[in-house]
Amino acid sequence: MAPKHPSGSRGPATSSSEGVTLWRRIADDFEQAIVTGEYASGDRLPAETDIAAQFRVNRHTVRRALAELAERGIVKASRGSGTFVEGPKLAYPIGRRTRFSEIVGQAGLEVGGRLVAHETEPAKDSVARLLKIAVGDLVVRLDILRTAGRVPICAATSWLPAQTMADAAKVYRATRSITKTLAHFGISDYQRQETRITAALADSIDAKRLDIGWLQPVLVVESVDVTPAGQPVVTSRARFAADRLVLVVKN
Amino acid sequence: MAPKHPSGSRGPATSSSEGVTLWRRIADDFEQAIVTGEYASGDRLPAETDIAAQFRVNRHTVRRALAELAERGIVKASRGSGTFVEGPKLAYPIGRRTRFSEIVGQAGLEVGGRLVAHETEPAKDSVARLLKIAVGDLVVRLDILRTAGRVPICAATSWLPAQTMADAAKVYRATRSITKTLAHFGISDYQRQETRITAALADSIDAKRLDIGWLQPVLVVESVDVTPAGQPVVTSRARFAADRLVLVVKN
DNA sequence: CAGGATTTGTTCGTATGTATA
DNA sequence: TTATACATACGAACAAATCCT
Repeated sequence: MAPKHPSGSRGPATSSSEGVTLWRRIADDFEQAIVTGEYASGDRLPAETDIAAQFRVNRHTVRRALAELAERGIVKASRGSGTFVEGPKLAYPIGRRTRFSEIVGQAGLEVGGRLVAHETEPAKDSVARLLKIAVGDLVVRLDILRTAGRVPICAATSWLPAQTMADAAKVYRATRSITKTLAHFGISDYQRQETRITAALADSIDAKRLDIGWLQPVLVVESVDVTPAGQPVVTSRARFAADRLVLVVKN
Repeated sequence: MAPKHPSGSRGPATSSSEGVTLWRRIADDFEQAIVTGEYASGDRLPAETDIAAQFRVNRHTVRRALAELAERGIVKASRGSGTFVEGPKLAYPIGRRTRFSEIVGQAGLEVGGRLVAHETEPAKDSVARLLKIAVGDLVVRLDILRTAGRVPICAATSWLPAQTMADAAKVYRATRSITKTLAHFGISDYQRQETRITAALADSIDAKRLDIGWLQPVLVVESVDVTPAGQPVVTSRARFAADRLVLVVKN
């Protein structure tokens, strides 16, 4: 019943902060409280009605403030249960040598990769162009669900040229690693040529696989990996649960 | 009434494509038709019921196929009017010298930047850490709406240290450029130190400013720019309309 | 402006085949 | 083998947005 934060530590008209909208003041207030540790990861914030009473504002104003924090990934509202402080996101560096297993492994998490589907199919226009093969040449498509410490992070679709790696699916299922699969076919090193990033809403299948809400945003990362000699070896289209990680581009 | 594509060019059981699900065959079929130019940018696809009749499948199966194309940004459905072929996205390279005006200008589009709000405020924890100043030190916050050829691309919030750039808002309003604003304060060159990318759903304010639907995904790009000497000069949090561009990381 | 036709969005239900445990 | 879960596919009805007369 009693709100968690010390009474009087926050509230209406605490200081001269004119010229700032009410909701922004409330949002800033809670951000400060979260950053300073007053609320820890996973903590539940007071109910919106309680916050509204405390600040003596309409509940809508509180909702506007919480929406701001939610959009920035600081809190997350769950209908029927409350608003909770989000944990820090997994930092996913993007660079010349992007390897899922290394990134997640360095974060001290158990790496998982499950092959949920695979198919040998003729290359469509976009895949053929990226792999520098002819349209219609056979490619192996691997649909992989990657997890970090039991939490699904990314649903990825990878295409490899079937001419040189016909049973890539079998090898991946055994090794559970793209890097090891490529190594099996004699490709001991490769690097990222280009990465294209956009965002979309999760479709029903990805939402279920990633265990996220059905209209949650996903980061769509399209990439091409090449050998040191510049030969394309795999192109991928990965959908990341946007609320679980942040892509980091170092310069 | 007559479907646009030549009768017989697509339909059920056109060839030996066993082992592939119905919806994927339909999706591939339409992707091919779009890639080959049978449907141009902005064209409307036949109604779902018409496609279903043509392929002799249930409407759900068609919807599954179109959902696949929509998730990949190839088409976009609008309730009540139809499903339309999307135009190519603006490629937005991310690198050491990321400048909005240069990127958009090189694409042959007119660059726009409108200061929609500004405030001098004490730095919160996150901003202070990025700018390497003390919490509570004054910073200038600029809310900028950037457009490319009349189309809103990005809603950005930038923070600059007020100690050295107190009237940055006035200067920006005159120059309509962050680069020129920094130059006015003697910073002739700067470069991107780090870029963090995640995705979220647009809040009501950003949705209105970006002229996108209220629950559409936005790419959230947080960045820090520094002088060649390493002194942070501006940190930004930009929300991009994800359906209008793709971020490109070259390696 | 009204109202009907069109079109996509949503939610029930049913059935089948296939991996997985 | 059984049981469970999942993906595919079909059917019917309704809701909601848009377009057109």
